[in-house]
Amino acid sequence: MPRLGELERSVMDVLWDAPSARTVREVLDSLGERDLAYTTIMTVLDRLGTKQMVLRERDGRAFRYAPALTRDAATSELLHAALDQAGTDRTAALVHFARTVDPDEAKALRAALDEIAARTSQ
Amino acid sequence: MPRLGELERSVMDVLWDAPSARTVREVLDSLGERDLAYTTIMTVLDRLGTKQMVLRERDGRAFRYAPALTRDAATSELLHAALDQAGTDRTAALVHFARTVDPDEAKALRAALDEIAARTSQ
DNA sequence: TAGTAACTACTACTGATCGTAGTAAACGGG
DNA sequence: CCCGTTTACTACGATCAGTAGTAGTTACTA
Repeated sequence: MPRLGELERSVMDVLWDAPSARTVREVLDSLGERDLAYTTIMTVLDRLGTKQMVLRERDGRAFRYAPALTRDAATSELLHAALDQAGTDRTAALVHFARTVDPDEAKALRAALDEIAARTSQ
Repeated sequence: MPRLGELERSVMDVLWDAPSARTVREVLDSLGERDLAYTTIMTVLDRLGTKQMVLRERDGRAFRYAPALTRDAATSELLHAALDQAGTDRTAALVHFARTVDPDEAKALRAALDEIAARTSQ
């Protein structure tokens, strides 16, 4: 929901790709190419916490950080937010979107919608 | 596709709701509740021009501003941008989205996808 | 024809956000 | 008891968006 910066996004990607909660140091190591300071990652994780994008749990003397929602859920929320800017004509925007998605993705989307329709009608 | 601020969005809404290109003054008048300075709207329209969100054409001594794309197209671009942040699993994000859209919108979306499918297969 | 009103171009200030990091304090192992 | 690791707090520069002022140009009007 809140807008993420570039580094914030990279950090979220690390967390999403990790099998379990990560420490600051682990995130830092995962971003090895970008030679950043330890405290930079701390700050970013702290801000992500403020934005409710990550959860923090104590592990010994350190903290471990985990995504507050899955990547799919986060993307889905972004999609909803995008749709909310459509104003009145949400369906028109969706139709436009449907016309412009990748065919494979359109297929997946249709399958998902079919499944939902089946579930709710039954 | 660049991020718009609140006032920028309001101005785009005015342009989208207008039947034809508007002048600064007309936009200003449409935002009557917010008692803004004429030059504020000028600045905003100028920035929207830089962001390629509006086009500008001369009309006498003034300029007229028009949206560079329709509202539906803009929303659709936003949706695509949201989807691009999904990383690898775009379809998973779409599935999540499908599960969480409003039923009516899901129906509209499905209809649009059906139409596309029919068109491309034929 | 000279003043006034409208319009544009340019500049500016402020607050928020983000990238980036330093410093200080706490804590735990040798 | 000291050192390294970690956290808490603070900070600074850049960019962006909201907001607007000033100066200059142009055109109509009295």
